[in-house]
Amino acid sequence: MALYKEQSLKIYNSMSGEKEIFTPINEGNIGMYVCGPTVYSNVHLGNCRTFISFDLVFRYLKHLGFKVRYVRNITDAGHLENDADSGEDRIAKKARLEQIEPMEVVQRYTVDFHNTLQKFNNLPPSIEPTATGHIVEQIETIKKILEKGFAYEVNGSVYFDVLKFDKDHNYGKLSGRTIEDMIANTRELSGQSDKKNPQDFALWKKAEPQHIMRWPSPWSDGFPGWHLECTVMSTKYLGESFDIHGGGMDLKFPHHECEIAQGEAATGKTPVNYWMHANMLTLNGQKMAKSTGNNILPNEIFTGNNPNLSKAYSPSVARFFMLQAHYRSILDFSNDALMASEKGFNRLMDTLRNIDQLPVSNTSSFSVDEWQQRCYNAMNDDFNSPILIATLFDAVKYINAIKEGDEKISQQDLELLKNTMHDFIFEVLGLVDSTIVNEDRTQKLSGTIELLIKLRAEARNNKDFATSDQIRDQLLSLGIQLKDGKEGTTFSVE
RNA sequence: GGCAUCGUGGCCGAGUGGCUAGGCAGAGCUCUGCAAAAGCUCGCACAGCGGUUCGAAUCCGCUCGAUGCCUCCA
Repeated sequence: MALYKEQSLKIYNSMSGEKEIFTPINEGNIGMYVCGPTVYSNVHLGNCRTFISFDLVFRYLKHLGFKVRYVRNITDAGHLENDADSGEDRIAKKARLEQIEPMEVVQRYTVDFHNTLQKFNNLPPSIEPTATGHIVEQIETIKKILEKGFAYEVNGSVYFDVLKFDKDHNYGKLSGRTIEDMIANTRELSGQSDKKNPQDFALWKKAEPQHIMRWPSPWSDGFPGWHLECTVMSTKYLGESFDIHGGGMDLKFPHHECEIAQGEAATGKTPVNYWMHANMLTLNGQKMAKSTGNNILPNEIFTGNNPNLSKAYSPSVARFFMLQAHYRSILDFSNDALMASEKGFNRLMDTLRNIDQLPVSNTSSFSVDEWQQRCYNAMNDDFNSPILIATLFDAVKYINAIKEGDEKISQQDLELLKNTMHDFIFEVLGLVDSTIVNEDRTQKLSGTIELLIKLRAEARNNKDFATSDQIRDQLLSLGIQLKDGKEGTTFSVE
């Protein structure tokens, strides 16, 4: 029997503002769409947090036995830097600055994006469609929206008629805004716009002569509006109504609001059942953003080459740090916090490595079943990874107590404990034990250190503490720590 | 200015109307040749002011503060 039949998953739906029991449209199958990056520069860490959050969701849904189709787009069509009718698109601008083709920009940063997410051990999505690969579909959707009367053409551009849509569809329901508020708060853009109302947004833009990324359409040579690709590609691969749509908080308005409008206008159906929004990662208390320069590149964490960091941290430590906060909370990035996470992470991994050496008893002195269910309860409660991690640390306590002889565990429960730990740490949280990444070298290293441990033990037996301490201290300065326990000495590599 | 979220012990971060979050750091103890590691014990936190309640850090109101969105951004 599939796990999802035994576990009741709740998801916080941004649309209702409440945790709701999750029920997919088709039992056992889930369609999930997440807004991907615009590939005009290196992904920064804030981007990564969002994708790690949804990787956690993807992994847990799969763990529960659902068949998940996870679609995440690549925005590679040039969109304007601002919403006025003039301005350069960001990909073209980068291309001009670096003197390369726009598609070279796209390729370069798509590769960077994939490499980086792979280091964080994110699973690739099931489908990763590009905006430029779906120009035809986007044009077809614009036609549909025009036919339904929710869009109008002006000077070769097509705009979505927000006021008309709002009359019986309630534009703003996701972000809690009303048209009246928006009108009252509109900043006049000196009136050179073709739009009927400032709230309207572009479905198709006529390209200026110097605009490089352009495609023919019934209205003009131009390019699609930014919000359109997500509507079109989610519909194409997941259907007119699908289960989960995710993205960063900053996309809630206007991007997701526009997606809802486009979808409802084109099909008359509600496109998404559960909206999920991942919160921001801040640095020095401010949002990380490419545009303000307040950001850290993932690679700078791995190398330690950033003024905010005192040392390098592995991708798994950074991932663990992020998973120690709930995805809907703002998380502030700092060197101190990362350092604390690293120590906790190492302790967790050390314990996991000791699990095979535990003494087995006839009975268990605590309930492994109950503990396992607490792990599921944490994740069932809107993917609460911090609670899950706290529960895993409870297991660390159990394991150490068993080692000390203060608790007992049966063979059967030990298997359960071990498997559950492995499932949650590696499969669900997606963490990687860095010391077992390169098995061959690790084995050679282990053999070498075991030899030194043996020599040190002999020296200690002979009361030759000068030699034994030299071995211990010099290994430590190399980042290898010896740990004397009741059943001999073990070691850990920094 | 409008909309929204948040304000928890030294730091990071969960959470529930009354019952222990967890991690890191710190103190003491056990273990150790000395350490480290590991284990055990400890700090009674919840922005401020009112209100609801038998009882609120958890619900409501106000004040202060922070952040996000309102223009491209995960």
